[in-house]
Amino acid sequence: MGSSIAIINRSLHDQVASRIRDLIIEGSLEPGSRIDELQMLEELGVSRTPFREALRTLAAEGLVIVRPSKGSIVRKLTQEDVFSMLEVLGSLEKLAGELACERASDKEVEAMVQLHESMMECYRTQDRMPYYKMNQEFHSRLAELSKNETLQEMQSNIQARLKRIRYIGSQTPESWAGAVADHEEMILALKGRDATRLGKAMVAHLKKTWDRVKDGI
Amino acid sequence: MGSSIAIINRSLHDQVASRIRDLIIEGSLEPGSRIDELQMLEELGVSRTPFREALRTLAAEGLVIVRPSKGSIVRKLTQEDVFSMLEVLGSLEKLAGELACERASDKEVEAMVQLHESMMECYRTQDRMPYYKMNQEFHSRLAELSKNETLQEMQSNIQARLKRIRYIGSQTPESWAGAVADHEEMILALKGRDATRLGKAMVAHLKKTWDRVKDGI
DNA sequence: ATTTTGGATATTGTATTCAAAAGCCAAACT
DNA sequence: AGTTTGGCTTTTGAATACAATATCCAAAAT
Repeated sequence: MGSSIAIINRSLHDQVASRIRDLIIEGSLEPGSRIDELQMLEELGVSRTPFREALRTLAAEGLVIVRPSKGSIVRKLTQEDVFSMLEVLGSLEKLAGELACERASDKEVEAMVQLHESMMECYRTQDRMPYYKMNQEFHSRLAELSKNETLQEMQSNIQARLKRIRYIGSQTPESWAGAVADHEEMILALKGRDATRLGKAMVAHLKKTWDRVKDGI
Repeated sequence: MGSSIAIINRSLHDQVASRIRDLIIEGSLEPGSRIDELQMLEELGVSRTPFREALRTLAAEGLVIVRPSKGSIVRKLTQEDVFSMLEVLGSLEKLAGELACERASDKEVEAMVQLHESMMECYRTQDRMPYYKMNQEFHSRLAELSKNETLQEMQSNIQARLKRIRYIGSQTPESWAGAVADHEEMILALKGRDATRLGKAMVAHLKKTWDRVKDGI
């Protein structure tokens, strides 16, 4: 109900922005490559006005770079970029974890535990895609439990920029096992409302993410 | 030289965005009030295309809210908004401080000390405006010393959203004195390369900022 | 008197047009 | 041969024109 109306009501600009975001994340639009307006417009079936507005918001989100008079390109992340993002994300999720321990309701904590169980099930059956999706959900939800909107916004922004890389990242069986162990620790800390412990777990988790990812950039 | 060319080369869209940003910060555009396109276009002397693009980037930056088919408004910050921003800013500047202690060169630290001295001079002569400007500079520079671009970006984004409020904030003589004492502590920690101490100083400083500001929102 | 409805007006959203800048290639020159 | 110049083509930037939506007010109905 509400949601479908909301989708219909969204301005063309927003729809276009989402479409391009998806194309970037799934890799159809290669990092560093120029975005051909003409071709894009054809595919999306819109005119230049909403399209260019969409590019502006994507630029502000850090996914795209518009070079005046020279066309837009998909932002290509260097190793330094990714490192700096993970460093900040670590700090943000640390805060998220600490605040969640203080501010989340028992019900909310229980829901996190549930989600974790589902992830474990996927791990057992080696179901990559649903695990990946739930993992995103897990981190977003933790940010929500901080009850800090700015934190959520910043986290999801960095999350979006890293999405492609993260997916590539958690590939090897060992690294997956490591990630699972990290999540186990997080859940224990959250259940015990141990802010310090959860904070540390988040930082450690993101440090490992860097180790997994750094050679693939 | 380079800078002036860069300014000339900036697209109209960017110039318009900056102009509006300034209007918001200096308070000519009241939070919560509708932005009248027609009137705005007249004042700025541009057409709707670059203007609306500018609105999109400002929206992505969180300064403006565009309500589909109902016009844009200057984002109005609630107490919760400001609290959440300062909470995140605290975490970011804590990280910035810690990293700065590790990564800044002696020369850069020396430059910070210089800046601090200038601020002290302004405090002695009770020169509000230059102190305010240098204070912004101080915090931005600390973020730079972290050598983390994402951190700088996020910090400056929150900084921009809070600018108006912060200015209102540091008004009373006592609060100013308190802020000055905080900065004294920061400089000592930085000179001593004491990451933990500087981190704590940053968090404490932003907690106090909240106390100063909260009743004025 | 209050609510509802119809339509005129104002405002916003999108497409199209026009202008300017960058890219490209071939011819002329060193 | 390699480099520079001039103009043609493509692409981008900005303004205008057109369409859709919301807002407002008055008249009619309950």
